[in-house]
Amino acid sequence: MLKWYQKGLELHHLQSFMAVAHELSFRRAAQELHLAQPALSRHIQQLEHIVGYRLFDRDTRGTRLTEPGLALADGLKPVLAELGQTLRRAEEAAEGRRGRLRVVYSIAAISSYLPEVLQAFRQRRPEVRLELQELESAEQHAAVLAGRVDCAFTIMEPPARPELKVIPLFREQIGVVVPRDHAAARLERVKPQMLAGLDYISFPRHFNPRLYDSVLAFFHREGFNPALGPVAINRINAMGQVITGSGFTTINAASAHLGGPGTAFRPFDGEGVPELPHTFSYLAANTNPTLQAMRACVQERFGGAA
Amino acid sequence: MLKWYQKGLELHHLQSFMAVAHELSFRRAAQELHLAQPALSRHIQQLEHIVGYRLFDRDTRGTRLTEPGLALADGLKPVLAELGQTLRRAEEAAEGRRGRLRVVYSIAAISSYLPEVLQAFRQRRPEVRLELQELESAEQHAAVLAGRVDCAFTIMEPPARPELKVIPLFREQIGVVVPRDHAAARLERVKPQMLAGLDYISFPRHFNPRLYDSVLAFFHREGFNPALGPVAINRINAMGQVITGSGFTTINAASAHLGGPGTAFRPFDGEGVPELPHTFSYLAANTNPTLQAMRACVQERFGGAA
DNA sequence: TAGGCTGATGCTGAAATGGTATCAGAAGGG
DNA sequence: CCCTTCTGATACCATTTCAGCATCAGCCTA
Repeated sequence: MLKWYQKGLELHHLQSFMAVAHELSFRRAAQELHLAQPALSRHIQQLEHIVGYRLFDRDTRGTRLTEPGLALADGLKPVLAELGQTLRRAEEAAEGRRGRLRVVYSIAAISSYLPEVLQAFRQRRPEVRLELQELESAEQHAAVLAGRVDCAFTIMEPPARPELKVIPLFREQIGVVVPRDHAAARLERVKPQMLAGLDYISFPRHFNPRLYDSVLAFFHREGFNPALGPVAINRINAMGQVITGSGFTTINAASAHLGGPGTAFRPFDGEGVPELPHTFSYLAANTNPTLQAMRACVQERFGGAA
Repeated sequence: MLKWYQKGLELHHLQSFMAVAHELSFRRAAQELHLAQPALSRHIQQLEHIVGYRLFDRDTRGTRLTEPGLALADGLKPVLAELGQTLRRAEEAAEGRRGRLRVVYSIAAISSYLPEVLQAFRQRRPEVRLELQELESAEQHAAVLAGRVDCAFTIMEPPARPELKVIPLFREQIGVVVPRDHAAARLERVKPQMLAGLDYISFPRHFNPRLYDSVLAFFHREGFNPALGPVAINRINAMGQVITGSGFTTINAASAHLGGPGTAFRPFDGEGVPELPHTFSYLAANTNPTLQAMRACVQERFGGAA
């Protein structure tokens, strides 16, 4: 048995059929379709030849559906309606009012400004499905460049690639997190040397090499060379280790609350405190229409930065 | 906004689109469709022009779905599957394995042989929807001739119209129904005169004029001219009136059980006892494929009568 | 740098399509 | 009883559309 698409079945056949089935008259149906009656007759003849059975009993005094014709008309009505629905939805997706946006972000972003941005986006585009994933900054850039995701909220300057659009959001100095009862917690600002005796709970260097290096350089300039303690695979783990007394760690102010009441966050005192460059980035060639809406939300939140 | 059918959207566009969306390669998709690659390219270009947005991001190193393209592909898959389903079902309807058969019948038929025939039909064509309706014979013939129903099981010779196919099933003498305690109930066969004193519970003449007249003629030939009692609008009502002692009525043997234990059925004794001509009839021009299956069931039950 | 791949484009002959005019049969009205 | 009007089918013609071939342009790999 041949399938329909192997026999030249086309939508205009079905459309003509439905018109005749509805009007039960070739002439009226042709009129409705803005078509000459002979053309419509041929459409029906072709369709009958394609499906292999008569769709209408017709003679000089009128047109009636055959039983299989009735079955076809009944079955086709919802199918064509769903086709229309599908086209409408795809059109909405083309306009960015529906669809999918794949977002990756750093913990530093999701624990500070990102929820606010996402909420604004959801309000503006309630039908868009947000696919969210937390990744380290380096992996985020790789994912964007490979087209696996649409955009990234990172804390690392993206590689200077021409195909990558980067919107700098703001820069944020890092501070120190110590156990609540540590001496440094009693100060307004903390000089690195005051952390002497505590291990530095760092993070894997490849997560964000620039930040890693700049933190150690800052300590070095300030005459502080901490012992490297455990390497935490994310900031939450790092906080946990601070609470257990394993040492101190660094974090941006906006994410300081991750440590809870057992920890204290203080800004660093000194010259050249390392900063997190919060950025929003995406491929310039990315055609996802919802991306423009996200960019608009970001720009609304952070001023008209290009 | 123009609708799809106003812009020349056709199934081959959608089919080409789905093939490319699946293969993510114009060449492979073209191969799969047994089409040259330029033709396929044009299909996609036309479809993009019709829907008004890009479906694929394509460059010299490959093809990727855009976000609205993804939405369209996802939505189209079930729609096309349902289209195939619908065509399959209509094809089954064309083969008579599915669909609808509109049947009208007399009480005399449904209370005797018809259930057996219908059961055989249902066994042979379980997917066919039987639309059953009880009608008086004259109305049945009118309904068949007007095409409102497909076939009729009547107890009246249909009008001799060339467009009407008639299959005689069998002829069945009528008998008499009296109250259980009436004297006639004690006899094997009943001569009409023995009903003297009882009213004849008849039926509206227009239901079956030939039968009506032949019953009265039979009584007359036998020297019996009963008073005409109430006119019952169907045989079940007539039975009820017999039980209440209003008189006697006539019925075919196969339907005698309708009266229940309060009545007694006896064959008539005499010459020229009126007969019910059980017939099966339908329009010769009726194209309903399920009708042939019903005819086969009827012929199986009643021998190979033409 | 050559050859593989990607998809797009120009051209041409064949096929399909739609319109006009007409045909054939049946029904309704004067 | 004929004439008009309706039904859908058919013949023919001009136009359009379409598929395929050959080729082009860009990228990637060996």
